Amino acid sequence: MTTEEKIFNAARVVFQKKGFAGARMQEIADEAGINKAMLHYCFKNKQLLFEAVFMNAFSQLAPQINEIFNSDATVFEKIRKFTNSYISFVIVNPYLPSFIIQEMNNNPEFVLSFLNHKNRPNPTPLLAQIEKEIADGIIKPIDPKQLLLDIFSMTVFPFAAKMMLKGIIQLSEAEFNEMMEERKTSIAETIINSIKK
Amino acid sequence: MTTEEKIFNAARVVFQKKGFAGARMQEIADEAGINKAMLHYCFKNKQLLFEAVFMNAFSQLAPQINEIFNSDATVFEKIRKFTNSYISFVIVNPYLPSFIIQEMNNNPEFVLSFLNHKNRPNPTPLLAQIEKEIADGIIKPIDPKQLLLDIFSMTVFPFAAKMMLKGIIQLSEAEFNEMMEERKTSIAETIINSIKK
DNA sequence: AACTTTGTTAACCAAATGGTTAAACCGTAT
DNA sequence: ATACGGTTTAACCATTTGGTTAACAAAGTT
Repeated sequence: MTTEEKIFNAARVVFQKKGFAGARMQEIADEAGINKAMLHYCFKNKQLLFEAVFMNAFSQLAPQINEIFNSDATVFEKIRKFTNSYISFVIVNPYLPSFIIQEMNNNPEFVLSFLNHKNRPNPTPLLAQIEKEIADGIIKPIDPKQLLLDIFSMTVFPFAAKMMLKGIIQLSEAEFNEMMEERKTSIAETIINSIKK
Repeated sequence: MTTEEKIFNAARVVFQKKGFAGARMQEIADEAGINKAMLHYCFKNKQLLFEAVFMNAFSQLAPQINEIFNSDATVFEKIRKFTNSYISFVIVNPYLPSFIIQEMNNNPEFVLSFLNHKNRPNPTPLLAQIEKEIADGIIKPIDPKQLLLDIFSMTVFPFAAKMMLKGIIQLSEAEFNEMMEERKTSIAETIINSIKK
């Protein structure tokens, strides 16, 4: 593993756990097992190091989503596939959702910068497809954007708010993971149940 | 307004916008229009000032939720009431959900401290009621905890991830608020649709 | 072998930041 | 008027923090 990779991985860990403002360059250096000056040698400054980590985090999620959204499957199939593969991915990268959401709220300028990202999740085709299936009488007449929001919410929220949920619903780590496994299929069933004609 | 109140309100604004680590005591003082030393005179230090703000934020949400959850309404009525009144409240306090979620993730020790809070949202009675209505054949057989999670997710997530959503689904502030108004009723319909027998 | 480029470090620096202090301010009871 | 309590401030302090420097080592290049 190159030094740059060591730094990047360490930065990922520290930033995702503490956020931009809470992360310390020294802590990243320690985590990477190198001298602090190397951080600046390799990544210039904190802001740029952070942006590298943030954009990478985002890039990991976006392509999968796009691939599913732009395939030629039916809406129901897309919903099943999305919830399943998103949850599978996030179980392995549990800090990602809260990290992205947190930093996007704290630095709204990121919204602009990721809109230009080449792999930016683009829901437009899916929204059109939903409208078509409504017209075809496959799906009940609902607002496609609301449907999309429902799917995102049910899938992403439990990971973004993990700590709070574990507190409110009294879940151990194991129980939490069990529930998420279950959700890989249950979310799709709930949604489909509510919109199929 | 007393000085203490001025400080508290300023702290609320700054902490909710920047989080604990990103907030600056000087900025809070400026926002309150007083000298920085007053912060320490009134609230001892940053940590205690933050805890006051955080606990207050939490206390605003919890009682409403409990009142609805512990009323003698049916599950369907409770779902309708909860989504409606939660969204109404949060539209006026848009930073609250992301603030609580963010700080709970960053300082997991808060989970413990709020478990002892007197008005802590306690879903146990509602979970039991759901099980009863399943047994009575009113609701399809589903996992009550998953149902609860679905409701929370659809209601809270859009506010927690507001900036990201505005980016992905391309929404103006006005459109976002319109969608949230719509959700006051649409979430309940979606959920109920999917679980009623 | 001499020289240049790249990688790495210890020591250092300036600015920012949370926190303290001692003095000034101000209403009020004596 | 004055002494006294709580309130408020300007100035100050110690530490932390992001960032720099200069020296050094390793690896090519000629």
